[in-house]
Amino acid sequence: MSASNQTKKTVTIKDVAREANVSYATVSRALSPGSSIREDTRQRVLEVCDRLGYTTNYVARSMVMRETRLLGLVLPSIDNPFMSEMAYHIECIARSLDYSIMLCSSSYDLKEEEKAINLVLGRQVDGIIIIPTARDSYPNLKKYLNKVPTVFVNENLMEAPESYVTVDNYRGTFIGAEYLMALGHKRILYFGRRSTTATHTLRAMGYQDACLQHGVEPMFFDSYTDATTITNGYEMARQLFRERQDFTAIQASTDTFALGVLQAADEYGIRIPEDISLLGFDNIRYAQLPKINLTTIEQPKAAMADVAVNILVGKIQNDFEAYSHRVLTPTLTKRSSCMPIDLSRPESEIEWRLRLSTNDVHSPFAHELPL
Amino acid sequence: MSASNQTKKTVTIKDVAREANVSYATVSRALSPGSSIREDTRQRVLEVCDRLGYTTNYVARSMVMRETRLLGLVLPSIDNPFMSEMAYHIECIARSLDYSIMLCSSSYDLKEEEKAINLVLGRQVDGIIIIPTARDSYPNLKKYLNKVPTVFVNENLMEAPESYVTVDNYRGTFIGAEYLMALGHKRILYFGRRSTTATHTLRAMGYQDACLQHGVEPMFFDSYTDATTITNGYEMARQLFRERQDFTAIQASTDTFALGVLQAADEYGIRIPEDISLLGFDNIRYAQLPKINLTTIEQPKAAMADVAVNILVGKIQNDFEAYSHRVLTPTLTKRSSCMPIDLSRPESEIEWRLRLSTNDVHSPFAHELPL
DNA sequence: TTGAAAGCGCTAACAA
DNA sequence: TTGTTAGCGCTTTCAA
Repeated sequence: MSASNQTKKTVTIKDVAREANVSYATVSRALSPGSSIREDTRQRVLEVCDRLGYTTNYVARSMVMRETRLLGLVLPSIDNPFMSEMAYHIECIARSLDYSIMLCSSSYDLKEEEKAINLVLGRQVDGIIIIPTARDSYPNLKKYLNKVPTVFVNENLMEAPESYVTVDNYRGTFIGAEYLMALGHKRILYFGRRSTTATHTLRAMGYQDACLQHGVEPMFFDSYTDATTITNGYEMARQLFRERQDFTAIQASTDTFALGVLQAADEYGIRIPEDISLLGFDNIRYAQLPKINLTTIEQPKAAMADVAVNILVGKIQNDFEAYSHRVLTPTLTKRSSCMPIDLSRPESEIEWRLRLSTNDVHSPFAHELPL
Repeated sequence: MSASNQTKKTVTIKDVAREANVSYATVSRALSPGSSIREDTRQRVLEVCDRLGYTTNYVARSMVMRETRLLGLVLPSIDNPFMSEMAYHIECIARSLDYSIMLCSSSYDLKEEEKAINLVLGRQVDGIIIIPTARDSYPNLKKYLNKVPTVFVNENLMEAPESYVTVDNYRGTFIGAEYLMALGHKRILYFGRRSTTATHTLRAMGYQDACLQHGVEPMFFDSYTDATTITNGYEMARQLFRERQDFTAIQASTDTFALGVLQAADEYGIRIPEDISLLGFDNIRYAQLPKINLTTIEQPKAAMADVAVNILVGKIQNDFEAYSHRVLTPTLTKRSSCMPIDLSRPESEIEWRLRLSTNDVHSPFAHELPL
């Protein structure tokens, strides 16, 4: 067992106390900043700590303090560029606030997700940040949410009394579709629609409303999976290209799906953007690679991480009765995977049409304050 | 404080005991599989647990069991495709073994890395998996390594009495360089050499020895940073292209650097592979993207993760006196970023030359057993 | 099979 | 300013 070797080596507060000839409460005091203790005893104790190589046992401390300063991070898969980027920012900010991260994958599965929540709960995390795997995550997890402060990332819980931070997905696809239309596209296919998350429902809606508002008929190619991986996008796109070609632009529901489209298009000899324009969503790091150069909708990931951690820590410190809904604004990142359908049209006209339409998106969240 | 709300809601083993009219030791027995308890009392207790919504407090259990079933994962940045992929596999395997992961970034910095180790140590993790930031990580961290089982990933500690798993980096660049030479290249630039890790030293050596062995003069472009990000690769490549063009192929020390080269090349109107062949290392997920299609050296990431976790768990369960060095075999993944310098040469000749040379790489690890 | 009690390493209330 | 002591929630002897 690991027990034996730890025991023989571990030096506790008592060892220090004995060595320094003080009670072990005094050692504890010497170690905690604002406590009343004579400066020379503190120094002496600290010196002994150092000499003996004492380090605080945080699990023992957690026990009595009733806080672990541990945050559970539950997400479908860290091996997803959007999520690993989010995780990166979340960990940084958490660390700056003296919280550590327990990482748990839900593998795009509701049951696994519930297990993950139970796990972090059992480990007494002070709070949970979850990137949910589906819309059903909320009802499914509801019963645990009163146990510990939680914030949902990237899933719009609408009027649910639970904190979340998300980008305005509706607005994102709305401005995306308008951009495509401003480029002259009238046959725009929305690729990878799925109804299992609010995020994706809103994205599909934003696209659809933009089309309708401009007299363009919406077209959909639905996703058969919740795992938004490049591979799945690729498989779906192959099927798409086999079945139909009645569009001049593809608006993908995520960048990973867009990359899958790119891969399949390559295979089918379809040039992007010459034959088909392609628009993504997320602006993952790889969207900006040369040759890829994916035009996409940017999610402000660092800002979202910042808001998420701060909401959470706020709830932890204030008994978490309140909840906040934060909807951040997405922006269009123009690169080169989209091109005008009619090259003879002057650039200025595109800009003009774009400006005209985008300034009042009738988002379901028009009332919310952006960051 | 979070204390108040937790207290009022948390249901402990005592509550269950009271409700079930047993001592709380009995509740503990009911909950642990192999203990002697009458089946009907067990059922009764379990029923009460369920009714009251009791869940084990793992921090309390950790205290007495002296094991947390927590593994510290310390790495430079989760926002790095190689590392997030490794993290993904590590978390999966750990979870299947009932271990959870504490994630800590070292931000490519020795001081931060030491802090991270101290942090997870303080939190009493049962073991640590570290992807070190530099060769100095080992001497720097040495003093902590007797506290808890540790395994190093992807840094060859040579004869150091500490466990590690790595790919045979020397062999990797060796076969890579030979491949390039088999394609007819004689002016191959090794891009991103750095001497701060054994990994990168060995990669540079493998390349160099392959060159020397075939009468080709090695050429280097050194990295000025330890952070192997695409951006840094891009900056370095811009400088490279500004200064010199005396090569027909670039062998990059990592895929991320290769992607940076790709980006800079694009900017400079240099076509890959028509003007310059490009070879990477790692085979990150994005290397296989269409248009990117990077020929590279594959690291068997899933296998490495598996070995790392299993070595670690083995050490945890066996008092960790022993250590193991595991060096896995890299393989060449041919895609389309490299092409023959002389297109008129028959494919068969290339294959022949390749087969001829690669079969006895004089790796410093020839004596090690691969997985 | 069950209960009583000790104790894991620490903090905090209370006394001195 | 310092020491004594209780107790966080749990597991595990030792008795009964």
